[in-house]
Amino acid sequence: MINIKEDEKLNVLNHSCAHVLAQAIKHLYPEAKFWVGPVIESGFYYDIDLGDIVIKEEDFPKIEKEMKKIVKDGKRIVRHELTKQEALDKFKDDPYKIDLISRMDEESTVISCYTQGDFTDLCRGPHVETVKACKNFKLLKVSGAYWKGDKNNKVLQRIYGICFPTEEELAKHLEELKEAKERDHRKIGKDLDIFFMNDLVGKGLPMYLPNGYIIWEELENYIKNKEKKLGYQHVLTPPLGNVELYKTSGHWEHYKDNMFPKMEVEGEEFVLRPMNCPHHMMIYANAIHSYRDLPIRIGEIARDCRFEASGALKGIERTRSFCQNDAHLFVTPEQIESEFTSVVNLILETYKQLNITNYTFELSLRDPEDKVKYHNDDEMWNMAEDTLRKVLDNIGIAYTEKIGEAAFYGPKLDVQVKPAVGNEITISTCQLDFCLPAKFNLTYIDKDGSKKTPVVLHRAVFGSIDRFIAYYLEETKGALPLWLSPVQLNVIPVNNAYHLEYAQEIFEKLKSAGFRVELDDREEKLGYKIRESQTRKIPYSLILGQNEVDAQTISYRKYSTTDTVTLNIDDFIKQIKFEKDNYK
RNA sequence: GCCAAAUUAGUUUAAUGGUAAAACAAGGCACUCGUAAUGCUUAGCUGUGAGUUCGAUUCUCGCAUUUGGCACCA
Repeated sequence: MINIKEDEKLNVLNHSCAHVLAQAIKHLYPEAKFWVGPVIESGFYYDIDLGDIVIKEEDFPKIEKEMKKIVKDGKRIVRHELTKQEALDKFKDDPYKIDLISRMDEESTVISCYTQGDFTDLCRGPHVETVKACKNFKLLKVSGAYWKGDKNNKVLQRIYGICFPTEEELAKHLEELKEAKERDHRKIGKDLDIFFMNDLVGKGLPMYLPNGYIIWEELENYIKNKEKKLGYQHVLTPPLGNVELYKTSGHWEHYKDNMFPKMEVEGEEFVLRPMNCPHHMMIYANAIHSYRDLPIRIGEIARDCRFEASGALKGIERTRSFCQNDAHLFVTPEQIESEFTSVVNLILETYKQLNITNYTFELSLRDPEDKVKYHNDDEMWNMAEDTLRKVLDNIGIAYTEKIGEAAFYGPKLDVQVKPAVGNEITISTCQLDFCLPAKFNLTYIDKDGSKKTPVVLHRAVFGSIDRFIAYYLEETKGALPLWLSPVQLNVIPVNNAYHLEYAQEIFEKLKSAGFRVELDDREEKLGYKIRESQTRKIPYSLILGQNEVDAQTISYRKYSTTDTVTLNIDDFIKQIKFEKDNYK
C-alpha cells in the first residue's frame, strides 16, 4: 500500500487537494471554519467546524462536483508571506487560525498563506502550481475528530480524501482498498469458520470455532516449544485477582479505567485481570532465589480481560477478552542485555519462520514531562532507556523512538504491523521494568549474601494469540501454511462407486501419518468438490480416480494452483511431512 | 466513550406504508461424474422496544450490535 506522506510529489499534490476541498466546502457552506488539513499516509484530510451542519457521505457527490469545478477553473496557487501581526489581522475572524498563528514563533517560522481564486488559507506549503493538478481525487470518508485530539474539546468534522497525478493510479488505489476489505480478518474469520461473536455472550468476546482453535493450538505449541528450548518455565494462574494485588503493582492507580469494575464477594474485592505481571511476581516471590537461579523465565498463555472502549473493539484484533503469549524474565542487572537480546532474537526468528516481513520496531519511551503517568525516577528511566538503545544498536536493527508511549513502569520495544484496515497495531513487545519488582519486594541473594532486587523483562512474542491470528490471517489472506491449516488435506474420489475404497485407504494412511485430513465422499460432482476445496483454502486436494487406482498413486492439486502432480503415497507423505516441519 | 452510517434466511444481497425476493448453504429426489458450481424440489428471514398509522420490515425516537474514523491502546 502506497505511503502518500513519504512521496514528496504525492505529498504536495494531496496537500493542495486538501485546499481544493476546503475551497469547495467554503463555497457550499459559507459558515465553515477550518482547522488543519494535513497529508497522511493514505491521502489527506481537513478538519472543519460547520456549526450544526453535519456532512454525510451522501453529500460527497455534491462536494466532489464543486471540487471538480474549482479544478477545471484552474486558478494558480499563489504564496504570500506575512508578519505575525499581518497574519493575525488577516484571519482576525477565524478563531482557529488565530489559535495557530498566535502559537507561531516569528523568529523561527516564516508565516505564509496560499491563495487560489477566492480562497486563501494559512499554510506553510509548498503547493502545486495550479489547482488543475488536483484532478484525480476521491473523497473517502467523513468522521468526527476532537479538536487538537483532546476528547474534552469540541468535535470537528474530518473529511478524508486522496489525490493522484493520473486517473489510473487513483483507480488502482481504490481497487487496493477494496482488496484490503477482502483480506480483513473479520471476513476471512467468518468465511473459514474460524471465530464468531454473539450478542448474548457479549461484544468484544470472540469464540473460536474448531477451525480457529486448531490454529490457536498450533501457535500455542509452537511458541511454547521455542520458549522451553530457551529455558522458560510455563505456569498457570487465575484470570482474576484481589484488588490489593493491583493496588500493590500500581495498575489499579494507572489502569483502573481499562479494567472491568471490581466485584465484591464475602467482603473481598476482586477484578478480572488485565495483565499477568502481578501474578507472575507472586510466582517469583513464592520461593527464595539465589543469584545462581537467575534468570528465571516464567511463561504463560494467559487470559486477560480489559475494558476496552466500545469504539475500539475490532474483530479478534482488539477484544475485551484475550490470551497473551506472556512471559516475565527475572534477571540481575548484568543479565539485562543478554536476556533482552535473546528476546529480540526470538522475535526475529519467529517472524522469519512465519514469513512475516512487513514490520517496524518502535522504542517507546516515557514523556519526562508526564509525572502522573510515569513512575517518577529519572535515574531509573535514563538507565533503562539507554540499555534498550544499546541492545538495539548492538543487534543492528532499525527502530524509531516514540516519546510518551512507554508503560508506566518502564520503556519498551514494540513491533508494529499494519492491518488490512485501520491503524498500526502492536504484535510483539518487550518491556524493561525496574519498578514492579521493588513494589512487590522481590529479592534474590547475591554473591555477597546481600538481598538485591531483580529486574523484570515483560515480553510477548505473539502479543495476544487472538491478535496474532487476526494479523496472520490478513497476511496470508487465509491461505495458512500447511502446519497451521485447520484442514491440511482433502481426499476426493472421482466416483464414489468405483474409487471410494481406494480413497478411504489413502485417507487412513494420511491420518495415521498425523495429518488433518478430510474425505469428501459426498455424492457430488468432482468439479463441485474441487471448487469447495479451493474456496476453503485447503492446502492439498487429492484427486483419486481410475488412473490412480490402477497405478497405485495419488494426484494432488495445491491450493490456488491448477496443475496436478502425481506421486506414490509414501513419497507424497515424505514430501508433506517435510513441508509441515520445515518452519522449525 | 465521541462523530457518523448500517442491521432483511446460516451466508451474500434485492424489494416494499398492505401476506418479503433471489443465489449459495441445509434437507429430499434424480444424475455416477477426471480438476472452480448437474437438475428438480422442500423448509427457513425483516436486531430490539416504543411512537405515528386502519395497517410499519419500510416513517420517527430509544436501545443493542456492527462498520468507518476520533479518543484510548499497560
